[in-house]
Amino acid sequence: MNKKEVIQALETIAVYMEIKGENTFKTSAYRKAAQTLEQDERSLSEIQTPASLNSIGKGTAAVIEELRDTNQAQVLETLKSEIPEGLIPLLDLQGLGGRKVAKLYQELQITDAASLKQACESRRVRELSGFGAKTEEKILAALEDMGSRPDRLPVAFMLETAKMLEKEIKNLADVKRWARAGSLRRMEETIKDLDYILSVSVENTDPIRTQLKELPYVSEVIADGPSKVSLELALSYPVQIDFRLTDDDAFATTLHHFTGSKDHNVQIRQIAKSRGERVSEYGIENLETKEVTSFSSEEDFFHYLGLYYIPPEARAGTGETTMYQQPYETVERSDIKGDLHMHTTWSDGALSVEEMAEEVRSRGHEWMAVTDHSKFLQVAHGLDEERILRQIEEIRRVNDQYEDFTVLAGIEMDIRPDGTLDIEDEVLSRLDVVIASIHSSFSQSRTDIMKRLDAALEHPSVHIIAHPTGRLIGRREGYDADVQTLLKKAAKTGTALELNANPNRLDLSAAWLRKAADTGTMISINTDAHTPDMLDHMEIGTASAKKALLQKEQIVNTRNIEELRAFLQGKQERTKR
DNA sequence: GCCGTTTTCGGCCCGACTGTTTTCAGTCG
Repeated sequence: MNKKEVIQALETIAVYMEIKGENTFKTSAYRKAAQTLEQDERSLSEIQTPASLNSIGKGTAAVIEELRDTNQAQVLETLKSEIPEGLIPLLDLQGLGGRKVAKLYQELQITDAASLKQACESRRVRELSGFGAKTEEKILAALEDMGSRPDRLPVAFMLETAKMLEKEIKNLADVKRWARAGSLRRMEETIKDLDYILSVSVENTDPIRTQLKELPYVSEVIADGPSKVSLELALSYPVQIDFRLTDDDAFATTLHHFTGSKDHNVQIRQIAKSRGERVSEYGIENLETKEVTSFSSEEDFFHYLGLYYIPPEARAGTGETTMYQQPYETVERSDIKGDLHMHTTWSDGALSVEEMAEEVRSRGHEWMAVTDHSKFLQVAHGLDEERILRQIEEIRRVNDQYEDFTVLAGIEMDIRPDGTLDIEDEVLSRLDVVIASIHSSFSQSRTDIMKRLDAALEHPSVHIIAHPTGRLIGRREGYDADVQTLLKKAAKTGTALELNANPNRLDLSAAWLRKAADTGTMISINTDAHTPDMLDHMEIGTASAKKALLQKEQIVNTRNIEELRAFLQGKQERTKR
């Protein structure tokens, strides 16, 4: 078995054990082991002794080695023979966990979704102790939904939903301050539900809870208690929203708590515990004096624990609590000085060169590049050599209107399926910025794709490779690029790789960007805007770079115009040698 | 099952809400 399969098997063991009613610490030990393997960069053969890893002991190490060497593990085979496979998906049903599923199996011989449905319909489930009529109805409803609802939704969709919702939240009475929390605040690529923390200035939360339940599109109230309201919205997909109500003293710690991630919280609590303190959403309690300290901001909270402020995006539980014992500066939105990838009416954009320049400038940037599509992309009315030359003149004309702002002439040039570039060298050399992209023949072999990318990397005029994997989050995988090799070659040739800031893309992903720090590859955060509002995606791109813990120096956008020109010039000089 | 200059046994992050009970187990985040 390879590493992925071993990780999968360990997680399966944990799930089966859950139904078997094993000690929860035992099941979580298997989960932890799977996670440890996942977070280790090495392959299975490189990890010779799994037991040497943190939180993998003698027991799980033996299982891992058994899986690796024999493709199976006795403990898993035994579990499989004891527990029907059809029970596993039942754990995904809202309100059903290991214990309840076990009870259904043991007392009603339920083995899968079909037999569960039957048992509910014949009202046998409500007879079980710990179950009741309401539980039975909920199970039936959940069975109906099963399969029709994706587990997690792409961040782009959730950002839209969040924006819609926040217009309403702003108007709520008696809310002192509020914030996004959860995986959206951490800028995960896919999001399960939305979380908001509301600081309320009243004793009785009934009126505010009533307001929440009257929000648009609410189709169901999942939970409604003094400090928590959970709703389901009927949008194009059902979306769950959790509101936490808190007083202002606990706001910062509540926000931290519900921003997570879970693993991050566990690490924070362990730190506190080692100091004789306990962290909860209400503050930090001294276990001896029982005194609870509260904080006015997350910054203060982290400082109290001897840490520097960890940005939400970086709270993954993958070592940031160690890393931020020293100061560590990731890129911030305020470091970004410009945008190198956008479209105008010359190809498939919505605004003219001049209008786009005004939009970018109004966002406080110092420079930008116009990069329309090249002629291969006919559907986008891509530019041929003759139109490029005319557009350069237009761009120079607009640029001359500004003293404090620079508009560069660029192109987003296609790399054709045969590995040739779409625009003649002579014209390319007249442009300030050349971005190379793959928009066709996604199903080519890895060798062919890499040949195409190599052609761009090695060309003296190509500065950036756009959306390097071609993926669309939740919709398509992209083409088969060898990203590790791409990162190295880009670093070697002085070519930047794009972090496409469009939330549908986020390409390269934060996971790959994190590797870019090791290879020393330059990253350009580009909005690829086709409309003015898409220019605001820079915020999202920067958050993704932050998630990867990229630093200012590695990001093209943090340069002023002189430094930017030096970078662009550098590619030509380097490849000429 | 894992882990340990407070420990080789006895802990393991913490709390809200629901639905079932009649004080709490189970689920969830």
